[in-house]
Amino acid sequence: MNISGAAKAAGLPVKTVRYYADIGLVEPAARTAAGYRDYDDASLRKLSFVGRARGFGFSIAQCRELLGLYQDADRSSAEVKEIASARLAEIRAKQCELQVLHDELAHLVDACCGDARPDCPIIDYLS
Amino acid sequence: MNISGAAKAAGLPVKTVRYYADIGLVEPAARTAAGYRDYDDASLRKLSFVGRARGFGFSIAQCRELLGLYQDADRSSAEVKEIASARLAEIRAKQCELQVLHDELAHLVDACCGDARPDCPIIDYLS
DNA sequence: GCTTGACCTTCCCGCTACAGGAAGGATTAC
DNA sequence: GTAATCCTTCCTGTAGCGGGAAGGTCAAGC
Repeated sequence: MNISGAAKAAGLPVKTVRYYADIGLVEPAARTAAGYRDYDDASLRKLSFVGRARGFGFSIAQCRELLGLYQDADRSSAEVKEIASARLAEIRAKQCELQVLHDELAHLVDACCGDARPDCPIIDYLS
Repeated sequence: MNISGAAKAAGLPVKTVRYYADIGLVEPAARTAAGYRDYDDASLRKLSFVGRARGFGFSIAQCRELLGLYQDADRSSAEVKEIASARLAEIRAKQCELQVLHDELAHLVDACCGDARPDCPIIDYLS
């Protein structure tokens, strides 16, 4: 299967699939005589796997580790759980950060009457 | 005041202050004979203003607009409120996105026993 | 007056995870 | 045969800086 077929099957842009091949994350099974990337079932599964992992916000480095574990029959679920927990911690940290920003900014926006006059608590707060 | 003094006063890294000058966001009031950037009270206030706005996650472009309004005595608070509301909407969208990711991933992590065996619902879900 | 160390300057590369596009070859449909 | 649609590599750009090199400047101490 050529790159556009693989991209479609994995639900990823062609550019992304090519990028993953370039950085050695998911390489095509082979190259055709003309130099076209050729994806087989295994590489397709890896592409989809990475696509879903990226959907969770795992970094490329984390995807690389997860992919390694995915292909390792001798893996321990503890290793997987550790990576996922790390990502979960990132998400929670970001959520806390956003919550603080949200509350402060919502308060300011609420206090701003938003009319034609220049007086503005948002500007005041930033000053 | 030279760049390191200005950076310290605004609570920003020197590199950041230089970057803001380069992109014309906050330019120094003058240059010394030796070519050193020279910051006065007004430029210092702008630096601090941008620093706080960046703290809210406003993009450089949004900071540029806010800074324009900050210096515009004829501004309407409605203009400020619109930019702030846009940022608030971005924050809320990100929060929703993270909430979904959090719930799904937390569920998976919770279901993974994290022992020495290879069986793992996280890997299963990504496959 | 000279040195030393801490500034400052510009310039260029690197980061993440790709997207856009150019130039040129391959394949496919008609 | 040709036109359209693929494919390839390579280069540039994104946001917001950080790191570091090469070289000029300034203040303090001897």
